[in-house]
Amino acid sequence: MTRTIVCLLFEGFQILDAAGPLSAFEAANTLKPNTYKLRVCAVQPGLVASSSGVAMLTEKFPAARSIDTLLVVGGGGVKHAAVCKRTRTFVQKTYNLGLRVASVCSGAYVLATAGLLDGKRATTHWSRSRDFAARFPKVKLESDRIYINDNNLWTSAGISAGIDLALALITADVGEKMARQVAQELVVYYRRPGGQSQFSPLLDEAAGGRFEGLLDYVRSHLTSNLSVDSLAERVGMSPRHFSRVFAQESGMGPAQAVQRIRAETARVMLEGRTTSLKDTAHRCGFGTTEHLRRTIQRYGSLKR
DNA sequence: CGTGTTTACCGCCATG
DNA sequence: ATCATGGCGGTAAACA
Repeated sequence: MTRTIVCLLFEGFQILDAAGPLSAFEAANTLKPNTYKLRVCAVQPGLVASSSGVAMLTEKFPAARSIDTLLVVGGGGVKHAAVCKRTRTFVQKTYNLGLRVASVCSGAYVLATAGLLDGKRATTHWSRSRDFAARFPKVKLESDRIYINDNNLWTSAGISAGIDLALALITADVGEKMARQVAQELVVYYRRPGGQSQFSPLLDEAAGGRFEGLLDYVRSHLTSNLSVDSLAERVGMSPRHFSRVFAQESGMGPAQAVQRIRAETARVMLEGRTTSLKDTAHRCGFGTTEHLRRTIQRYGSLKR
């Protein structure tokens, strides 16, 4: 199933807001062809100049039904774009069809002006947060986040955070494994949901440690048998010794680390609302939805 | 939601 | 002696 990502531009947009996510989706296509179809559009089709002066070739607004995700970029020109009536109705129409609407950086102004973010959690570029909060008091602004997902609305912080947003969408659509591969391809760090470390800090410190390769294996084989015994065999240690050394390095037992990774991945997939509970449970290695529910309650919802 | 079964974890000790 | 390793058994927790 191919998902159509439509990127909405305007005069004076920030080029990296568009280019970053587009490149991420492109990388996903390289790894798995036809995952995404990419389009860029603007109120006035044709060449649209970014704030850098470099232009992108855009088409007119496509039929809302043909869209899977609408991505509104940011940039200095957002002031005009936000008050553009055609842009506003287009964004509203897309959202009202139940489609995903996302923004990068100050693109959140367009969504907020259209009223999409009222009562929703959202984020934007840090330098705009004071102004944004004053203008849109109904929006639950969380300015310290890299990106936020609230139902079908995804907002992200400044500029390069658009790439993190794209990685989150890819995680929701395809899975964490793909997102990691894309991040590797783009040579960017794969920052985890919400921008903050949702894993234990101790587990992050294990990055680069002797179990990093093992954790990579775990992250990409969530449905495999990841018991302590089998992991110990994988790294060529006795279960006892493996468990001891792992706990020493990461501050938690191996089984607990595995469960955290499973819970975190499942949470992101569920936030994307693109997979059923049952499907998510299966793909993340939980036997039952009940097990998934309990595990997320225990680890997955730990915020900062 | 209770309940039986499995699994993880950890202290202790043996080995080399 | 010190350190890395691993086996055993009990308890507590997780799982079905």
